[in-house]
Amino acid sequence: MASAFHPSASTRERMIDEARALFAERGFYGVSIAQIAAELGLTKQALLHHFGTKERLYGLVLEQIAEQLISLQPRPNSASKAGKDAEVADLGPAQQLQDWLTAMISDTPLRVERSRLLMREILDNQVRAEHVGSWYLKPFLDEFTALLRRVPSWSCAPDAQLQACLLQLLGAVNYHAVSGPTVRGIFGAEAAYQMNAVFARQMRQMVQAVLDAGPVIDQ
Amino acid sequence: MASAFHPSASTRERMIDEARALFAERGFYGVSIAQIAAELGLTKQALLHHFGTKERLYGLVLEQIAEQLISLQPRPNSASKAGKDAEVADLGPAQQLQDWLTAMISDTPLRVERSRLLMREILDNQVRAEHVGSWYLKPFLDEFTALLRRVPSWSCAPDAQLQACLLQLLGAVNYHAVSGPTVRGIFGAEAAYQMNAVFARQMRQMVQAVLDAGPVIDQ
DNA sequence: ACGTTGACTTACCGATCGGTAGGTGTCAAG
DNA sequence: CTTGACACCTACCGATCGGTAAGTCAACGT
Repeated sequence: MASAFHPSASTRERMIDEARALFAERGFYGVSIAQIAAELGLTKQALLHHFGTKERLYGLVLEQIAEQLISLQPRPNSASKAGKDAEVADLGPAQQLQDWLTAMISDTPLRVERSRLLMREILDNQVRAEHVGSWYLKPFLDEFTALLRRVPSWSCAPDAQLQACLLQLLGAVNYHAVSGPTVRGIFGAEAAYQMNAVFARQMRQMVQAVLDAGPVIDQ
Repeated sequence: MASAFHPSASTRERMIDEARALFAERGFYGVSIAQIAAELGLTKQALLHHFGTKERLYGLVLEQIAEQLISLQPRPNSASKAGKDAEVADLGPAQQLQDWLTAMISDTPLRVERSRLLMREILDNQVRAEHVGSWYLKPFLDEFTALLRRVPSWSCAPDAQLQACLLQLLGAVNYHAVSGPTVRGIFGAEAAYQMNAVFARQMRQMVQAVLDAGPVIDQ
C-alpha cells in the first residue's frame, strides 16, 4: 500500500475543495457536477466515479466543514498536555465561546466559503432534508451547545434557548462574511474594506451583549 | 376598460405570489418556471407570456419585497396628517429603527418568505449581478441608512459604517425567520416553538446593544 | 359582422441536467 | 506475462431546463 505516492487521494481532495468553492458561490442547484469537473480539467464522470452522486459529494463537503468548525474550538478536553491547555481550561466557557466565534471570522477565503455554505445549508435544508436522512452539521451544533451550557448564567436554561441563542450568534457571525462580497459589489471595494475593519469589533460587542444578557426567563 | 372584472391582474398577482413562495423556499436555481406554473394550474408559457424571462419574474418579486419592507417603516415624512404622525415624528430615530426592525419579525408566513428571499439574494447577488444591471434591494437599504444617520451618535459616522451596522442588524433579524423551519426540522416543533418565543426579545436586546454602542471610532 | 387585443395553449427547440454502461490506460502484485 | 484494481474516459440515456413559434379562444371596440 504505497498510496502515499499515489495522486488519487490528492485528486479527491482537489475535487472536494473545488466543490466547496463552487457550492459556496452558487449553491447546490446553481452548480452542476460537470462545471465542478471542468474547473479541475476533468469530466463529470470522474466526480461520479469518486462520489457516486452529486448529493454525496455535497454531503462530504459539509461534513468536512463541520469538522473544521469543531476543530476551531479552543480545546480544554485533552487537558493532559501541559501549561497551555491548562490555561485554556482556566478560561471561562463564556470566553471560550467568544474566542471560538472570533476564530470563525478570520477573513480567509476558506472562512468565507464556510460561512456561505453554512448559510445556504440552513436555507436549503428543509427542502433537501426530505431526500437526505440526517443533518450534516448537527455534530457541530451539538458541540457548540455543550459549551454554552457550561456558561454559568446559561446552565439552567432549556436546550431550546441555548440552541436559539447559538443559531442567532452563528447567524450574525456568518452573515458578516456572506454579505462581504455583495457589499463590495454594491458599494465598491473601498467601502467594503472599511466595513470589514469595523465588523470584527462590532460582532464581538454583539456576542458579549447577548451572552451577558443571559437566557430569557420563562414567564 | 372594465378590467376590474377581468381576472388577468389577479392572475399576475397570483403568479408573483407563487413565485415568491417557491423562490424563497428553494432559491432561484432550485425552482423552474414550469414548477411555478404547475402550482397555479398553468403552463410555463403563461408565465413567460407575462414576464418574458425567469429573471424578470424574479426581479419583480424582489422589487415588490423591497417596497413592502420600506412600507413597514414608521413614517414620519408625511407628517401633515395629525396626532399620530406627530407622535411618530417625536419618537427618536433610534426608536423608529428599533420599531422598524421589530416590525420585520412578526411571524407571518409572508415575513418568513421575505427574510428567506433577502438572505438568498445576498448570497446569490454577486453571481447573478453579472447578468443583471442593478440591485433590486438597494432602495430599501438606502432608506434604511438614512434613518440610522438621523440617530445622533451615528450621524457623523461614514456611510460604510452605517451600512455595515445595518447589514449586520438585518442579517441577525432575518436569520431568525430563516433558521426557524430548519430548527423545526432538526429539533422538533416543540423546541422551535419555545425558541420562537425567545427570539423576539433576544433580538431586541441585540439591536439595542448595537445601537447603543455607536460606531467604532476610526483609529 | 369584423378586427384587435390579450391570455393562454400545444408543439417544439437546442442545451444541459444527473446518472449509467462500457470501455481504455496505468500500475503494482503474483 | 497475466491479472485485477483503480482512475478516468467516451458515448449515451431520459428528463428537464429556459425560451421561441404559432397558434386557439373569448372578450372587446368599431
